[in-house]
Amino acid sequence: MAHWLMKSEPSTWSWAQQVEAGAKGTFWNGVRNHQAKLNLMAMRKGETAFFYHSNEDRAVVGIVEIIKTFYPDPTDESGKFGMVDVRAKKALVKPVPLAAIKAEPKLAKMALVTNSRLSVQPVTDDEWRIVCAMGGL
DNA sequence: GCCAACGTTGGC
DNA sequence: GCCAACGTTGGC
Repeated sequence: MAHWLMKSEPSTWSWAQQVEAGAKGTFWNGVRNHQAKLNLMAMRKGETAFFYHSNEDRAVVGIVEIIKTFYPDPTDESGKFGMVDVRAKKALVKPVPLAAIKAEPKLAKMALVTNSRLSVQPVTDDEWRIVCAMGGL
């Protein structure tokens, strides 16, 4: 199963809010980038993604599970973009800051490092394991 | 708050 | 179809 990383500004949508949304989860809307869209479309039910806080926090804080695959985003007037539904699965024991990811040579190829502006990114199995371990899981 | 990197738009 | 100008994202 593939792994992913999804970015959100805590001031817009935080991990705490995601946890509060509970088991029924929420939609992940607002993606307006084609590469991010392709990643959303490739997601399958039951796959997991890191929840990353951009800007204020700059850290991976938790893991969400995809509970509904790609469907149209009603807030997108162009009709081109879409979204998936996710629910909080597990919090990291301790958040993994961007600085720690950049300091780890094995993670030098993460999209988070090489393509920092992409808001929905694939994560390799190796990267997934390493970041989980760094987060205390 | 600044600015680099990137994506998108629009004139030609 | 190219490319300059502009807007946005996100790290610092």
